[in-house]
Amino acid sequence: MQFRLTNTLTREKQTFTPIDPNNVGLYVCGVTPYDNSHIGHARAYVVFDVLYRLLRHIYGENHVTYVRNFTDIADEIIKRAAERNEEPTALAEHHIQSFYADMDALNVLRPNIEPRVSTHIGSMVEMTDELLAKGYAYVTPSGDVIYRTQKFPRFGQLARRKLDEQQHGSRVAEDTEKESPNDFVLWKANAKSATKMEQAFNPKDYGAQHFSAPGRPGWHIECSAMSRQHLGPTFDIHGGGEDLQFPHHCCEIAQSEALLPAGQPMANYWLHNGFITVGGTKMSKSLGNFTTIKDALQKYSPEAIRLWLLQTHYRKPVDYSDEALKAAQQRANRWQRISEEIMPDHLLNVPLPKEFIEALADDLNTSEAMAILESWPDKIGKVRMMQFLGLLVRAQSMEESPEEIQLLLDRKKARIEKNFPESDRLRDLLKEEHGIIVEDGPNGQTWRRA
RNA sequence: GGCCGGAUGGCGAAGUGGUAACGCUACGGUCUGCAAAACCGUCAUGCGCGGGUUCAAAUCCCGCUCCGGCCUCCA
Repeated sequence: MQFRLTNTLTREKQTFTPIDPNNVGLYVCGVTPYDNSHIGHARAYVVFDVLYRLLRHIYGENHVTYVRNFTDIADEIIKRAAERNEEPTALAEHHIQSFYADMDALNVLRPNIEPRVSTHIGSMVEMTDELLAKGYAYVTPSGDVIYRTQKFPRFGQLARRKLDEQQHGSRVAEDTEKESPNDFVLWKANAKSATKMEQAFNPKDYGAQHFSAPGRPGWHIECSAMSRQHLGPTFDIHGGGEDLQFPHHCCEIAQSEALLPAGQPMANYWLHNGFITVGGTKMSKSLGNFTTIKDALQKYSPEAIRLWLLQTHYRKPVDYSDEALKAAQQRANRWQRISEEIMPDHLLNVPLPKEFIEALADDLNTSEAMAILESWPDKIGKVRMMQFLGLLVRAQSMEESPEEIQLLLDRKKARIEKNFPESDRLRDLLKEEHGIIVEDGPNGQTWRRA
């Protein structure tokens, strides 16, 4: 079987060959936990969840290491914590738990390792120090450590940027302490920062030789340091949203590859997912046009949201609209009914159809995979595929209340007595007031939650 | 200004040379007290526009139009 992925480095679909099939490494940039996650985040993590499931299927459950970080030290967190008169660590922790709740609801598997910036300061200080020692960084008068992009000619290559053609400073004031406008911060000295942290980290405590100003790590260094620590200097796949291509991933490459022998890459394959848009415009916090995962889950089932996200190829934009979600909900409901006919333990030894895996192995063609599922002849096979895609959430069917049970009994009785006006009234009542859909089949009355 | 990407039926969406998957909606039918569900069937002579290559193009080439993204933090 061919396993191919579109590599942003080459912009081509390439055959995936792991460095070590017994230990495939996947690193995906995680969230900055300062607010509830929106469905744009959901897309990224659902997409990479499917990739993770596929890698585990191909190479074995214990032969994939999936690392996804939490940027729990960041300006946004410090700023918001100050606004709310809260401890930054408490704010971050709160939102990490919120993120977990969302991911669990969407049936996103937990990565193997979820490193946090706050527990990896040492790795970052160490890497910053190495970059200074090799002349890839410099210390400014105010104590910042800045990456010297001119020393790394390939800077921006992943995003195909020609640096002299960028519009520097067009949207943000330039930092006069930088040697070049492209240079970026590795270590942010507390003294200078607009958002001060009460307890800054002291580089000396972590053995820094070449810089000393207390402060905190810059944004980009975390992924370089944490991926190196957990996956090694060169690993298989690095993923994230397409907005991270530049500058974030370009900076990561500059940092990591400056410390590697010439020609040795940080990661062999770079994958980027497309955005969620709203009326064609990118969903983002700053535009305020976002819908949180929690809000979406109020209106649609987790299966419907996952199905909606996966019906489009991961690199294309997906527009969020109630119409689209409603359509996905309809399809998800139908699938749900099929899955309810199959006992979970009947799926244990059901193989996944070859063509289904082949579709997914063709650059994660989830649309094609879903079409195969749709036209598959037997239900067990269908449900097995749903399970693979993470679409068997099986929301715990809520227990009926005594009142509801009585209404259902009354309705059943009325219908047996052919008191149709009354049975129809109770059917409507159950639907409108209790969200219970009553249906009459060959075996009598059945019901389900809407 | 530079770079990147997108445009397929009413809606969503797959499809990188061989004559348009799949889903939602709609419509017709079976079933039903009526519904719902389920099942069967119907729905793009056409893939943003104009040229070109080819026996053959949604798919390749050239030129446009429109929309979006990145160059600030962003999944």
